[in-house]
Amino acid sequence: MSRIEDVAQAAGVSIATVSRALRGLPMVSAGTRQRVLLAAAELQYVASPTASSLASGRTMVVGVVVPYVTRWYFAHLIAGASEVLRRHGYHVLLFDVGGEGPERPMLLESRALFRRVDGVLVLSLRMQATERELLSNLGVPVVTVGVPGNGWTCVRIDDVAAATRATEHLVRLGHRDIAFLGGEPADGGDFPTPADRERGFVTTMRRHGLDVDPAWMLSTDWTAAGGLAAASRLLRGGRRPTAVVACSDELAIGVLAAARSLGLRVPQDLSVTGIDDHDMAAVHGLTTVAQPVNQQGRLAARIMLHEVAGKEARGSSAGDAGDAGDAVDAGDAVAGAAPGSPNQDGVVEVDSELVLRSSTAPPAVP
Amino acid sequence: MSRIEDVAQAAGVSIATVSRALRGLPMVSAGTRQRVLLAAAELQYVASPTASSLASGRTMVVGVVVPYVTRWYFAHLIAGASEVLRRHGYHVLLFDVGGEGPERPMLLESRALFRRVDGVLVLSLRMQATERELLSNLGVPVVTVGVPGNGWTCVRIDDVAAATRATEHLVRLGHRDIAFLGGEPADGGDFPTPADRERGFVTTMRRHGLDVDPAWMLSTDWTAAGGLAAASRLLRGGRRPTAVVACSDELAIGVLAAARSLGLRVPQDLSVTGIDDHDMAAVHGLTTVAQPVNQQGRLAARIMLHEVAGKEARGSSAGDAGDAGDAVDAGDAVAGAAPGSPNQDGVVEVDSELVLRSSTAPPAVP
DNA sequence: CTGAAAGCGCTTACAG
DNA sequence: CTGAAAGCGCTTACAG
Repeated sequence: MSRIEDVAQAAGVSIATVSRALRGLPMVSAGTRQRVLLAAAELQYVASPTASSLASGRTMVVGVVVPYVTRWYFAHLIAGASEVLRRHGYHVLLFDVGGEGPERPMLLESRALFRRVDGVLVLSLRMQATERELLSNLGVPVVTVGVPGNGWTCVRIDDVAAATRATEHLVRLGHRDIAFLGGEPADGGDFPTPADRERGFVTTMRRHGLDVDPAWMLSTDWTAAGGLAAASRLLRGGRRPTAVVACSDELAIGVLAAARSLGLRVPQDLSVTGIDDHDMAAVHGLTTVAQPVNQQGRLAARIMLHEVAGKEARGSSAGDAGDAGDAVDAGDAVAGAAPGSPNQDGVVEVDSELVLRSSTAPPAVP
Repeated sequence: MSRIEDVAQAAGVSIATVSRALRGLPMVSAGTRQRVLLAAAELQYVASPTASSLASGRTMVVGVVVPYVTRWYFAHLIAGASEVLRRHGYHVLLFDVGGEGPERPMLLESRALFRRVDGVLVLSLRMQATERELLSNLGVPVVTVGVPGNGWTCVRIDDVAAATRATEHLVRLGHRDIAFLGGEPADGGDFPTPADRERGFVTTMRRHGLDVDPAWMLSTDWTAAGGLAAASRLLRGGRRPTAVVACSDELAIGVLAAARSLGLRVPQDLSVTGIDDHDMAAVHGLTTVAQPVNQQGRLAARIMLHEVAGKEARGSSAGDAGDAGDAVDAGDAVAGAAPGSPNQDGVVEVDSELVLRSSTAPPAVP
């Protein structure tokens, strides 16, 4: 466990020079740098991150906050963000708050994040007002996936458009009796996805002059089991829809299972669409609206890196928390073009696209 | 962003006393503690983790290394470990190395982990010898799930027993023509799961005097898509097995899809078993050998905490890396009974159990 | 029970 | 281009 002083001694220079040489700063002669590098390698020296952080004020750590690690969507966001962050020398501090709603057991607290990270990535998490405030007061950039507002940059798909695509597809195939299976109570809070997808469905139906039967508007948790249960109820009813727009592939896979167990053939007796393009969607032949989840994670991470760099360049000295509020703009001005281009609300939208498989077909002629 | 000195001033005591009072150390009078707590609350003081770490030598961070975050098994391990760690005040530094094999792109390097964590959790990762050595030289406890050896404590199920359970079940139902779908080339390296499961299958078949047809021993990556592809080949063959033992539920779900697409009924024409009890297993009616994945993550984390505590109590002073080699034993001696009881190889085994659903039945009478 | 002081191992102006 | 020194914000013996 050699310290910087050991390296300095071995190389015959001061610790300041070692520090500069090892971090690749200019203002070090080639010869000196060479000697320092050699000495460091021989001593297997690695700078103490804790000491560097204390002295420099940056941690090289980004906090990643998620409601779940175990769900497909979140795992893929994490993977995407993590890869970009690691590639740029940043570490990932994972906060799994273990639940969706704002009244979940584990809340964000300042002792967890404060001075521990250079930035925070919030992934599709519905938060309490106090949590949002806490994040804003942290003094570091915050970037989200799926949570617009609060002055933070947000990466997301157009959820209205995604649901519209699925619905349009079914309508064009000739379906008129279409049910909707939503992901959860669309409470319209700071996480607009459920409400947006519902709106996309309803608006599209109305535009085509089709009825939206309240009894066919279902919602459940975002799981295949939930989809199975809800669809079983729906499909056992006397009058049956000929198609179901499910708000996620996991829900859709539940619908497929329900259909199978009731002896309904897909797509002959029932068409089903999902949203996501889950790993298992192809195996189930599921027609779905694919969204680039990994890419959204990567993009959010890149924007984060950009904002951190911008904040740094703006010249907060160590210990000065700076102001995260305008990190986006400042970042743009200081460190080149931002990746993706946020609109005036700070939202960067990525595209979703319909993927045709075997779970959809024209309705049977009655 | 108040510092400890602000609190000291406000409370009219020294910074040493603030430090003690806030951390709940004894040797602080009730009145003083009261005043300090009040002052700290008013100033919204939170100690700088970076400064604490530098001074104390502990980071309150545990590194969690995984080949993937996106797969069911790993996500659930992470979730379990993370919850225990967080509940005990530890943070989770996530290292997604992005691949299974020892020749994956992202290797563990000392600059990533060195002095950055108080311990490392390695989750079912096949490593290079240099990586294992690196971890051992880190000077902090290492606990694994699924990777025995190296002097580290390892949590796992008995994979031989798991595969045996599935095979026994099918044999008892009367199957004699059983195929095996393994997870990957069983290379017998430091990650014994694939080879163990294969052994459980083969041994059980032989014990019952049943043939193991090499053409029916398949393997692929651990995905449903891989299972679908492999099973499609298998089931199109002239002579068909009446049952398939798949090494994971995702593989098994792929087999189910293959059967469906070939018009084979499950379980009438083909019985299928998995291993895991994946979230989607129930929805697919899959008979499987359930393993408690979340619990393995939790257990590994608890053992880790225990070893960290033991190491601490053994009295390494700040900066002294201590010796992780005997952390297990020392932990036991110092900090009470260890959670779970490692055998002489340092392995803690948790139980798996057969879960009967609708994907298995006696073979059709020819 | 409390405080003064050393020290953790770096980075960063400031001089030169 | 290089070094001496201050400082980052805590914790921890050591005295008292």
